[in-house]
Amino acid sequence: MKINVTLPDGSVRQYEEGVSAMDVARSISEGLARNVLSAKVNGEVRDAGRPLPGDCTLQLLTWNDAEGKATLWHSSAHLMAEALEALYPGTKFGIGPPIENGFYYDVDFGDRAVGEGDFAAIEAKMKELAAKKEVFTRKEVSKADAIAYFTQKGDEYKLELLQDLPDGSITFYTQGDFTDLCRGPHLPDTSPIKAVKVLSMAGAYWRGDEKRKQLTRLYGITFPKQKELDDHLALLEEAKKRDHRKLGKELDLFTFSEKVGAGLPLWLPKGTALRERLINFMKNAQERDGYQQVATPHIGGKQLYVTSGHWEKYGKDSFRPITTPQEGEEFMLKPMNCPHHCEIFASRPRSYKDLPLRLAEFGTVYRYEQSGELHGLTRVRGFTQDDAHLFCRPDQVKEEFMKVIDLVLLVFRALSFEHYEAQISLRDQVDRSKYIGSEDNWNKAEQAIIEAAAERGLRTVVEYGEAAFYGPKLDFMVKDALGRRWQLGTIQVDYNLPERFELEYVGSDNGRHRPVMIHRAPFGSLERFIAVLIEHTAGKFPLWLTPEQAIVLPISDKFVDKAQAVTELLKTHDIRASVDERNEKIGRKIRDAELAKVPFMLIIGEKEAEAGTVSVREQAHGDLGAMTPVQFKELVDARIAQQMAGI
RNA sequence: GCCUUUGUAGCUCAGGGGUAGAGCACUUCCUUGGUAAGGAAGAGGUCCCGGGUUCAAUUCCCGGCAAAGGCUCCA
Repeated sequence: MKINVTLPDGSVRQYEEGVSAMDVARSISEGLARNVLSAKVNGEVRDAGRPLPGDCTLQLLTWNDAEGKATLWHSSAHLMAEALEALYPGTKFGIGPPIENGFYYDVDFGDRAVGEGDFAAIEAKMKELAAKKEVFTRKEVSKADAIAYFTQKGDEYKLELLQDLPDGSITFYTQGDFTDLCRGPHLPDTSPIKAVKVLSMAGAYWRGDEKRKQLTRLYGITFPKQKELDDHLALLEEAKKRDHRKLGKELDLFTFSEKVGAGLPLWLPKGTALRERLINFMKNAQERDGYQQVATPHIGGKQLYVTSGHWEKYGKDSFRPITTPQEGEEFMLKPMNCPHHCEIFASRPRSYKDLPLRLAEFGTVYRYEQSGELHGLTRVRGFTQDDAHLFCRPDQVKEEFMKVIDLVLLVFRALSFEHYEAQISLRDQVDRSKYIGSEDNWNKAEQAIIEAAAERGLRTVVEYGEAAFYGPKLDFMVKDALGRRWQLGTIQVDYNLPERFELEYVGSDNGRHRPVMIHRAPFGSLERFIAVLIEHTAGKFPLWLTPEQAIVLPISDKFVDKAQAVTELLKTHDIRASVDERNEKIGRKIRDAELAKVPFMLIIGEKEAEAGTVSVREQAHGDLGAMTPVQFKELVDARIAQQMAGI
């Protein structure tokens, strides 16, 4: 019997029945065979060594495929487990999956203390075992046999996992002396695992349940080549250098105070200047798009949130209400701006001619976050959203969406986030019971989002069941300079709040209609956005945004007056500049300005004082030569225009 | 919130049962130097906070608080 195997390029090859993906690879080339880690057969990832099931489509997976990497890392998790069992007999094993960058294994060392000091030994053992070219053997076992095996081994975690598995679908994988309950797939053998690093360890609850025992989670990563491991470690090192918490301190952007409280950032003058510039940028863009700024207080009556439904849903996990001393009235710190904005909408009768009504506010909101979850500026308890609510007719949703998409893309371009994608979150395809709003409106809105995204040429993924109960949404993800993904802006349709606040407008038919509300925040929150921006740019902000564009460096005390005069001149030309008046040598001043990432250094000595020029040095680039302050201003303008080209 | 680790000068960190150190930053003086660290002197600490053990605690123990890495959660 022959079988037909269809390869990704569409070609069909014939093989004897029982042929494996690896055999197919070898028939194409030995080099390819050496690189095959696993195979996708009819869309399912399987061991490369397993016989093909018959006529099928086949994609050979290598290190260049995400699934190939996952296979290598999954097998590496088993390899680490084998090493741990060899080094620490009696260790019990939870689960050990591959993850985005590497893998982990949750283990129970019992009373044994294993720490970071033991990583080197674990790595050495893993390399030793990998070099033995141990073969991964797949075996189907009955549930009874599987239970017997782990009972004898005394591994209660695996026994618990087995309970949930139906008989007949259970497979074991064995390499060397280690056998694990596993669905697979795995590498043919351990030899592709060449470079090994155990990265970190942390506690993790068994099955993510905080009431259950905490296991030790060991994170690791492996590569087929040492060079790739070195590169990866260098990337981690670079990420550490760019950590916004570290750079925020070094660049004097923000700080935290124990007295003020955890998760409550204090913005320093330079950081505030940065914020203000982002805010103005957004305000200008929004003004062009017909938004109107509003301002609302930081607190709101508890009843407001009872009406909005947030009290019921989040009240108990939120900051407690504050009360007035005499009357005992309850107020909440506002966790969002929308209820306030709904009341502005409701403050007077609205006509369909008024719509869309776009109310924008840089509103600072307060949300209780668990103490363990706070993290720099990316997870805080008080933050400012570039919030706006668009009240519109159902037929306006699509157009409004497109305009908001344009606004988000404008932000990405202005801040050179070149890689981004969007996620469209729609209703669960089957269960529609949990959603509020009419079937008709949902269909319209979902369709509107899909079409708007398509018309703007967005790269999107559609996720069913990810919509909020009150409406579908579109979230933007950017990739930063190190390839890390961050979720930033969001656009959400909301049928719930107009309903709860009984918002209405009078239509052309003179009847009352319910508006649709769109929440949107292109930055998301300023705090989070700035954190991402810091890490993306390594603290070297675009010229239009940076707090200090130029620093004037007098060669000696004699030229301080001249330097100050130049600085004043630059300031009148809207260039943000200051003077380094310290009694230091020029080399020192340059070094400090370089480290502070000030884009331009203007050096003034005898030559320049006489010629009425400044010598311009660009950060990280070097000397640009002498020019007049006005010429420098033109240079800055040209650079900004260049950065903002096409915006 | 839970687990592990950490908390010493503005910053980065060393030290250790007898109330403390380095480098950088800061102040003053010398130096007036041309594209990535000039020299000297000085000032600066409730050793996170509160209890306990001890003749004596910054050090050991307990409890808080904060930070880091995870887990769980996120309008």
